Amino acid sequence: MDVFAALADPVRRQLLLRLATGPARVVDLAATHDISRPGVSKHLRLLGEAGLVRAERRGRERHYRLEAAALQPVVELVAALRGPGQAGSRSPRFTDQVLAGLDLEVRRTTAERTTRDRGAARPGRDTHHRAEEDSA
Amino acid sequence: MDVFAALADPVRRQLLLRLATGPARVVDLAATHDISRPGVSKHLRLLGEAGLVRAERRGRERHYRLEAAALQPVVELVAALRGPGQAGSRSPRFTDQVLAGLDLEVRRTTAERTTRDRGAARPGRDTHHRAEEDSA
DNA sequence: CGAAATGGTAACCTATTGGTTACCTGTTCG
DNA sequence: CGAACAGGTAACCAATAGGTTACCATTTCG
Repeated sequence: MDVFAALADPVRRQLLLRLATGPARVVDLAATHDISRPGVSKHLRLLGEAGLVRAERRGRERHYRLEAAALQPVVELVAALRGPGQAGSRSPRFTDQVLAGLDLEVRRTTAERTTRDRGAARPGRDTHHRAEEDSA
Repeated sequence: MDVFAALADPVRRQLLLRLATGPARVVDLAATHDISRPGVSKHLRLLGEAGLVRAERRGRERHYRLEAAALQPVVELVAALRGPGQAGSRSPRFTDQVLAGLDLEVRRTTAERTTRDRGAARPGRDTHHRAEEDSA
């Protein structure tokens, strides 16, 4: 099962969100998600096939943990659909950390230049993200 | 049908990628995607339910166009799973246009600062933005 | 007008999903 | 040891998805 199909089920999305807060066992997941234990087991198997989850054996228990790197195809698709004309749509894309870094960097440096140039450096339009109503 | 389920089908993803290059009619989509016309119609109806697509009547034709804004829940989920501790998952998110702008902006202004601080570095015309091989 | 083109819907069929219960294996520990 | 716990798998079942063909409505245009 590919990552898109894996994300299509609401129960699996809930499981992933739960795992985003830290590893968990099957019984824990079953207890908090109103589904039988074999049901959870099956979902975890599918998530494992999609690479979204990894199991770590510890004694008789099995600790499942999230593998966020497997979300890459989703990020790429979204990028391709959101910005068809310009930037990339191919290859890795930016992570949120990088985004935050860019944002900070731009705000700081544009502020510097604005102060230095006294208004000559196109002030306001910087990080105000919108662009959905593009070309038309 | 929610947006996640809508993206689960490979044919629908192909249709969306096609629509990302511009509006298209049902017959056009059917011609290039090895599926019957009613099949395309059904997929488009589901995509419409998910808000990912909008139809515009023009005579007896119907032009379907992509609605990228409907991808928001996907972006939010990915953000929540990727960076539970750090960045966002809140608010609109960045578009590729903005990303390209940020990239350019940072490179230019950091080059300026470097030039200003250290003396002789590369001149500011580095507009060759790339950022593909980072993050992992 | 009437034929052709666009495209939506209905009816139908098969494969897949998502859930269950029942059962089995392996591990811990009183 | 043996009971209890963790968890995977098999068998089964109802519902849904995705595809098709057939049919219908609307619009264009010779």
